[in-house]
Amino acid sequence: MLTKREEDILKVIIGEYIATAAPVGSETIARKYPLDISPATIRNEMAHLEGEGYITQPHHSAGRIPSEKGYRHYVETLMDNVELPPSEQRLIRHQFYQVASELEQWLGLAATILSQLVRNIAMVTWPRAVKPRLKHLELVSLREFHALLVLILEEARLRQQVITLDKAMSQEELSTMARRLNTAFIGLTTSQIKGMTLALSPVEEQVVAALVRMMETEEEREGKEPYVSGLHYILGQPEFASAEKALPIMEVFEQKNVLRSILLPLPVGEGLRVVIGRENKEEMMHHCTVVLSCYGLPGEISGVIGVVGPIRMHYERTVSAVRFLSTTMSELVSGLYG
Amino acid sequence: MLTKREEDILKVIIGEYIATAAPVGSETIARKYPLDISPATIRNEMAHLEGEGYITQPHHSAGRIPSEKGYRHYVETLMDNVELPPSEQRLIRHQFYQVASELEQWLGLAATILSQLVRNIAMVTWPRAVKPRLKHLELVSLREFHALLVLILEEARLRQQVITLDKAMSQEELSTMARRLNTAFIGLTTSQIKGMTLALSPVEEQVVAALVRMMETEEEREGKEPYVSGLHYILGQPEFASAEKALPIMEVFEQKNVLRSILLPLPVGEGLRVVIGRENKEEMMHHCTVVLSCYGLPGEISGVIGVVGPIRMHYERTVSAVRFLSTTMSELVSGLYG
DNA sequence: GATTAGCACTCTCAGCCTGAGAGTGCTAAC
DNA sequence: GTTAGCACTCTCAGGCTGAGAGTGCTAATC
Repeated sequence: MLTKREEDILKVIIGEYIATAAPVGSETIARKYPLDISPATIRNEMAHLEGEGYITQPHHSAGRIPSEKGYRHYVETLMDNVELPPSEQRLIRHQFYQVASELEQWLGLAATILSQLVRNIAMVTWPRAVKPRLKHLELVSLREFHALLVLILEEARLRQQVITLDKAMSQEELSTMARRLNTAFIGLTTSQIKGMTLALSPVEEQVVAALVRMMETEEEREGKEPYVSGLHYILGQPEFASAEKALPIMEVFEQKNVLRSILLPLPVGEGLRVVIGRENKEEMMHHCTVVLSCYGLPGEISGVIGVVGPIRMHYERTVSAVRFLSTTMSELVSGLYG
Repeated sequence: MLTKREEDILKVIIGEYIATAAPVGSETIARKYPLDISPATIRNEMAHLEGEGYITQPHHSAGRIPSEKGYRHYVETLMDNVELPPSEQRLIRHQFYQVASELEQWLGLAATILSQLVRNIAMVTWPRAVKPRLKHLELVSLREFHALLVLILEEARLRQQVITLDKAMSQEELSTMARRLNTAFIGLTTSQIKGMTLALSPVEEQVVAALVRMMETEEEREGKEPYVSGLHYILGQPEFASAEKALPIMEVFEQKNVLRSILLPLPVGEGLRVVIGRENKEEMMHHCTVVLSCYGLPGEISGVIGVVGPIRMHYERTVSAVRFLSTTMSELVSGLYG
């Protein structure tokens, strides 16, 4: 258990270290912050904080830096949960209203804005319905035996695939077939479509098979690749100044499956989660902190928005930025599908 | 004008420097390569090569490194224009046949394969028709006053947008409208659609306005963002080992408009172009070489595929890899739209 | 006249040393 | 419980040094 004064000192150490990236000494604390105690007393307190594991020394007789336990305590109890300044909020909202009302645009914009706000890597996944449902299908003739099968799923997701048919079909015939299938399948999930018994011609069988396959891969894969922005910020951080330190992070963001494993563990609907250093499952992220939040309509459609940065990141700002953009995205999404 | 022997020496210097990233001395050349001349003679020749500007010394009494002029001469006349080994060619073709016949998949795959082949950044743009032509449009009812307008353009490009209507429309009414507009507009370019005089209801006017706007932005912007792969390779190169050197490159690849200005200058249909160091218009790319090639169907649909790496890159391999993937992509694209 | 051995000279780089600076822990006094 | 004083520790930048690599010049050789 920490005393009030120890918590004050811990908070100062973390704030100072986040700002300067240099170990913090007792003298600095006494000089810069009005705690009205001498450096010697601070040293005694720091010795205790170190004993409890909240701070460490990079080497003997250097200043102190926060440990992961220290950051965790900071995030959970010490940190002020401020909101983004109203002026910034207005500016951001304005930017969203300036682009076309398209989910795609919003996602890209959200990633860009967030990364600029926190000067770290930002990522935004596509929002997904719990199960894809067919809203509409379309068949377009490409040439004799080839057609383009276009699926429109709930939440305005589009999928297309070129399919080869056993029989030559005119656009007229394809349109008729599409109408028939639309009537039968509209609003259904994959399993419901598979469960239906319908009298189908051989060509129709082919189309339905392709349709089911597309919807199944849609269920499997976690939608399209997430939007990532601000990769270069990682190179500006002193802890990743040498390329070999930054390389693993870059690799994570190029291997989309690894990226997914970072984003996935967040339970749908959970508000906001901060994963610090070695709390990350992915080993390559052990030198990073990830701040994640769900957005969307709970229970219906939801995606994840988040930030990746060094463990020494500006937590207050990052948390407030992620929180604000997550609620903004929720509003936008519910405006589209609510 | 260079003598045969000087060209031999230049070629050796470039080959050695590409392999080791260290200045090349006369002793090394004499020892490693069977030119049957003594280090002293090589020194004399090198003095001449330096006088002509093909090589330089990083500092007095160090070995020589190629200048940009040296690389240019190498690329144009000295380099062996080998093909990718047949075994690799087969392997690559195989990978393309394993994924779904979708342009989107191919582009991503091409970028990934190319970056792995050359261990540098690879990029692939979407292939574009000279002018977008409407192939099919579809209207899907979302709720009372909102509909999803889906455009299918030539080369199977899909565009969608949510539009707000002045009048409530059922799916039935929307489908009728879509059929009418399809008959009128099929196969037309934006300007042709705008030029048509058709008796339209106010709601139809609205839809056509949205349609024209979407097709115009399609003309303006250079399609979707290019696929980029292998960003992390830049961090592995000794010339970009410190983060500050790598940072500008990363920024280029995050500012899509800058990226476009790198890809744009390639005239449609031009085979292959190598842009070395300061030959790049973009100042941030002055420490890089860019290898670009067009792919697609000349005059109809074409995109750009290319590689970005340090000036000291393996030119033979890069050129052959870009060339091979460019022809492979051309084959795939012509299979889809030929 | 082209080529080469010999040699003095130049420059970098890793390793070592050193003193300044920052910070600590301990002790004793307040 | 708090604090001044002090000896001690560790890092870091800067300077020095010797080894190593490579050059250009000169004079001898083919």
